[in-house]
Amino acid sequence: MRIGDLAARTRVSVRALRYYEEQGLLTSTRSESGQRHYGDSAVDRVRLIQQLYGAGLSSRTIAELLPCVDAKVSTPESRERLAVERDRINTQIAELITARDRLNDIIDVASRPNPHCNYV
Amino acid sequence: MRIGDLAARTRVSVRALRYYEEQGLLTSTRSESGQRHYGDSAVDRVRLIQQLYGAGLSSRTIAELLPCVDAKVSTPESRERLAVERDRINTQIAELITARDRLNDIIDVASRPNPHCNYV
DNA sequence: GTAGAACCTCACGTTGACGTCAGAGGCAAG
DNA sequence: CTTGCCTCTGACGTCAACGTGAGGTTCTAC
Repeated sequence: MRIGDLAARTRVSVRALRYYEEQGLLTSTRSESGQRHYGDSAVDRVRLIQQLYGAGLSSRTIAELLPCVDAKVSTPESRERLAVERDRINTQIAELITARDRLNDIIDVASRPNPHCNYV
Repeated sequence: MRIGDLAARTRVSVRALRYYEEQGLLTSTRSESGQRHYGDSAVDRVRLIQQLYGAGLSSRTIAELLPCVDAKVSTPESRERLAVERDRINTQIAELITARDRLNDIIDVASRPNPHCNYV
């Protein structure tokens, strides 16, 4: 498939897909005229990239870790790196939960009729 | 206390504190000579700001919601806004969890001795 | 064979939350 | 009263993940 099709299937912009390739996250074969072509597996690859971006990984980090996914092997350094990122995500999840609870408290307090207004 | 003390107590840079004030998130009294002074409550205020930033809220959004915290009241719009942000955080937590699980899968696969290498 | 959509490569623009530097004034200690 | 650290206000720099043309080629449908 061509880049527009991949963009449509993944709901990722054409520009972003070219950017991923530029960053070494996504590869494509080129036609005689230079147009990019992708296999079906590219859809999953893009989804994975999106997930990792969503988890706060930078393209540089993703680029370093994708070989582990592709080759299904890892060096001690990359394992360390993966674990570090996982821990960072866990920390971030915990922070988000406290932030959400904090926000809920705010909602509760702000929604409750103000006690100062009672019996006035 | 002065801005340097607040920065030290909150581990937030002086520049960031001035930025928060510029964005209307943090207030200070000024000395005769123009230097900022803060009460002890500023420490908690900064922590709250940091939490909300950490949860992905923009300074504009935080600026709109802080009055609810201060006045402990809310308009229907601000309640709606708070709920929207909370839901966004919940979504983000869910995404992070799937991303973390995905990362764990990658770690598992990459850490397991490669089957292709068995008996070779 | 031609219109129009899709594609290509530069290359500059955008946004948010600060970092950083310049130049000038303020404050406590000795 | 001076030394040295703290603070002030601009104002430009940064960084990542793209957005957005410009200007030109290629593919597809009729």
